[in-house]
Amino acid sequence: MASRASTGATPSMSRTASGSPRSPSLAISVLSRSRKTARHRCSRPMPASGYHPIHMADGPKTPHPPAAPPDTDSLVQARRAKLQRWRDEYGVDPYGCRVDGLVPLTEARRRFDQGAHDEFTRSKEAGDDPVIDPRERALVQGRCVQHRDMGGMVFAVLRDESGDLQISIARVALDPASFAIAKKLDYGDIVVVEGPVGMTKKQETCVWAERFEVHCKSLAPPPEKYHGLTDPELRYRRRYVDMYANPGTLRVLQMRSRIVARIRRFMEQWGYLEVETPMMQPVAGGAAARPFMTHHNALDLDLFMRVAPELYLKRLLVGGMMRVYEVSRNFRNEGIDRSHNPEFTTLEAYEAFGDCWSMLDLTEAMLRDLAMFASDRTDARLPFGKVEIDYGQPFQRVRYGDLFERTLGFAMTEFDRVRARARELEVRDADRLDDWLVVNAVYERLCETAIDPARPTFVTDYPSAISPLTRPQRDDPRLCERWELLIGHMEVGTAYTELNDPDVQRAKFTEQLQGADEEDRTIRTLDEDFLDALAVGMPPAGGLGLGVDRIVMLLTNATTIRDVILFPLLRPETGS
RNA sequence: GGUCGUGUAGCUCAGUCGGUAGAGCAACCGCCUUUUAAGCGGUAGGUCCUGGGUUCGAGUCCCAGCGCGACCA
Repeated sequence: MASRASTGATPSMSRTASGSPRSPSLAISVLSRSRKTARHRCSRPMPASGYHPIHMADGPKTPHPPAAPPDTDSLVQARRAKLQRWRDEYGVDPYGCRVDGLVPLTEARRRFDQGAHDEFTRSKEAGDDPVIDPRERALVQGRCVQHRDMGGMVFAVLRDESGDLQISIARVALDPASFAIAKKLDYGDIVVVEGPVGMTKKQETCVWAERFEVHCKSLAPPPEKYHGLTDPELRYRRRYVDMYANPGTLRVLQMRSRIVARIRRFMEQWGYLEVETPMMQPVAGGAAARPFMTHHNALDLDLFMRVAPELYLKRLLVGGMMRVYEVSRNFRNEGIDRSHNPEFTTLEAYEAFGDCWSMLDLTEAMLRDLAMFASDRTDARLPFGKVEIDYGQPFQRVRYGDLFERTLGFAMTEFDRVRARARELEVRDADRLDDWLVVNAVYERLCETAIDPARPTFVTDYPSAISPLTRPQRDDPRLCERWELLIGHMEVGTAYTELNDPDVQRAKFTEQLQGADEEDRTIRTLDEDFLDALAVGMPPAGGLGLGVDRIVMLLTNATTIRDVILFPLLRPETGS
């Protein structure tokens, strides 16, 4: 194994990262380099083992990485051959290292100055010696997404998190090795470039490369240069490729992160405390959904992945917290479609001494804030599919019963007519279901789609019979204090005035369990600890649940939930 | 769960009536100092999703299955 001293003594130490012995500023011993030099050179302090990744051309051989399995794919073989050639002929390490002082490509583009460019051009054409170059410089990195070799000049487009920028590489501006590598650059390679920010004769802003280094050789065959990936399955399966090949993908995923950060800021401003409650629960509660099961070996204990954080958040109200929220990853062992992924994110919030109406105000204010944030404009109008949704106007409110009557033409309490309509709609078990369940089956089939997708709408005053965990209204116990928010034909959120009478809660839980079928009974048990907590005493409260993924869909105009989840669940690939 | 569509080179896609497997991009070799999905010349690249069937002959027609998508439930 090469020691630090012996490595440092080899002649190759004066080579640069790009393998050039001609660049004078690089003839600096690794052992004596200054901080300032280190910033721009591939010369990170060596680990004690003395392995230095750059100097591989001659001298004691540093260990090569273990041989990769043989490739059957000629495209990969071609890239591997190129990689080997760069190592052997130019002595470069195409897997780079730390680089300080990088600026985003958009920042480099911003540094272009027409006056400086003109002055430089004049000076050059006048043959000044030395040529006056007042242009600003930039040190950038990016993945190569276009590459045009014109012979003595190479143009490439780099892409980073911020955007795209062309780099222009002239033979005369670089050492021969770096230029040779630049000519052979592949789509997908990651490079570092430094030089003045200028413009080409074709009026394209660019960095004129005076330093050019490959910091990561991409071995994988790239997607089609112009179309990128289009097969939906491939786009999700190879998300990291789609992210650079289709800029819109990265933009949406960045936006998701910013939206969640904005939600946290908003909640904090409204006086809410963020908490983290168990994701693995002995009893799966808080929602009627099939949970995933897992097992703790040391305790020999079956556990459920949470379907909702509700029962833990309420315990915190019992304990004395007044306003809590959680950005909660939930897991439901159910189907997958355009708006359902097995794991998904909700915002759940509980406010002591609030009710569903205080949560309504919070929700409307939050969505308006998020829409303003997500929109470049100031009017909080955002496109979603075929419609444009205006979050700036007061959200529509409609009572469940009114919406039913308006859509069906008769009152939901005319149960015989409702049941007849259910039969026409071929609702399963239409003859055996409880009156209110039939009402809700018809409601879900016809009423939700009747709501204008372009107008955010709160549906309020749900029937108590289909809302077992919600406080009934005092003047009409058949209805309860609950709403659902629908936007773009999606259920975005729901809120309740929570039950806090422990005896009523126990009765409702028990009733719910009795209604459960065989399979449900094996996963659901009474959460005695939660009922104990209610017996200690929970203040009256409003509770809220919002679908974060769906909100991100709305704000980024994404048509499927998979577009806003970084790594949506996919069936593992079969075969080889 | 149902209906319809779809699956061909690494990627994006053609493939007629059932008769030798095609193009562009990417790759490899060559040329080019101002390109914008660069261009030009040459080379190479295939389990036509899988399995059965019909046929002298199947990418193509039939059946079943799998994946993906859209609509419906």
